[in-house]
Amino acid sequence: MDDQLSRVFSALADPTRRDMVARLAVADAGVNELAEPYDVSVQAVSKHLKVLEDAGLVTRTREAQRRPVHLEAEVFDLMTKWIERYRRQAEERYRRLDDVLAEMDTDSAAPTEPRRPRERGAS
Amino acid sequence: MDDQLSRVFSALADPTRRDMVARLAVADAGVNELAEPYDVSVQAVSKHLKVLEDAGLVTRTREAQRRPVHLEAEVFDLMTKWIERYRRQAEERYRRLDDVLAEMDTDSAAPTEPRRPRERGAS
DNA sequence: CGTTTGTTCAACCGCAAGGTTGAGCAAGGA
DNA sequence: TCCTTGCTCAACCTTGCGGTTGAACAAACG
Repeated sequence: MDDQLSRVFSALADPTRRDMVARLAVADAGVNELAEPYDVSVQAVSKHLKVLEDAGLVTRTREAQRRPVHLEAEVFDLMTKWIERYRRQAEERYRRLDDVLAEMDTDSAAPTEPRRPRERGAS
Repeated sequence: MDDQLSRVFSALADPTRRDMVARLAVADAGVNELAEPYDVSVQAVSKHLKVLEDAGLVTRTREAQRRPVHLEAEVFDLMTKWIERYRRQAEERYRRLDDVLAEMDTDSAAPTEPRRPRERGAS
């Protein structure tokens, strides 16, 4: 497909796949086992797993005739890094805007109606 | 579409949209302005913005005839929370597995060939 | 060996995503 | 008022995704 970041985001855009990841975070599982709670065919689940695997979120090993699926947590860092980068950048802008507005406030009476309803605490 | 988490992940699965977010983290921008670096029509960019808006990643206000686009950093937290939850859970499993293996190691000679090739340092 | 169990491959279908072009609308500027 | 600028809406096309069913493969078990 595209770059890995795209593949990872795309893989997690599906609720079923996110649920699979959630369950794989608890314990490794086979395909049938994984498919059980969903109302779709085993083949569909196998496809979902392929998507997760291509994204690097999951690996499949062989153990007898089963194919246990294992979650790889490392890829998460890729996303986290991307997200944090721009979140921080955007918040930095907010902070600077605050400074500018504060300065304008001390300089003279508000010239253009500041309008900043949205608060952002480090939640 | 689906739930917000799906919309957000889906929105960021596109490289062009991620690049837009990256640029909007630096400064708000109009649609034409945003469209300039990409080799697609302005309408396509407008569509991309709609996707980002529906995901809650972006808001559009009106300022004269322009339509400045503004990045909303808050939605990032939604993703970060989801990611961190399962990443931590998976790492917790690793940690416990280490304990189990260590115990098995002290108890007696390895009974079932441990086999743990993958290292995981806090990279 | 043949059968059962677990999983994948292949072909197909319906639908949504991302792209295009052409028209329309909102707001300033001549 | 007419024109230009900035953007969105509408119709269309092509591609990819998630689902299906049917067949095939791999490994244990009788």
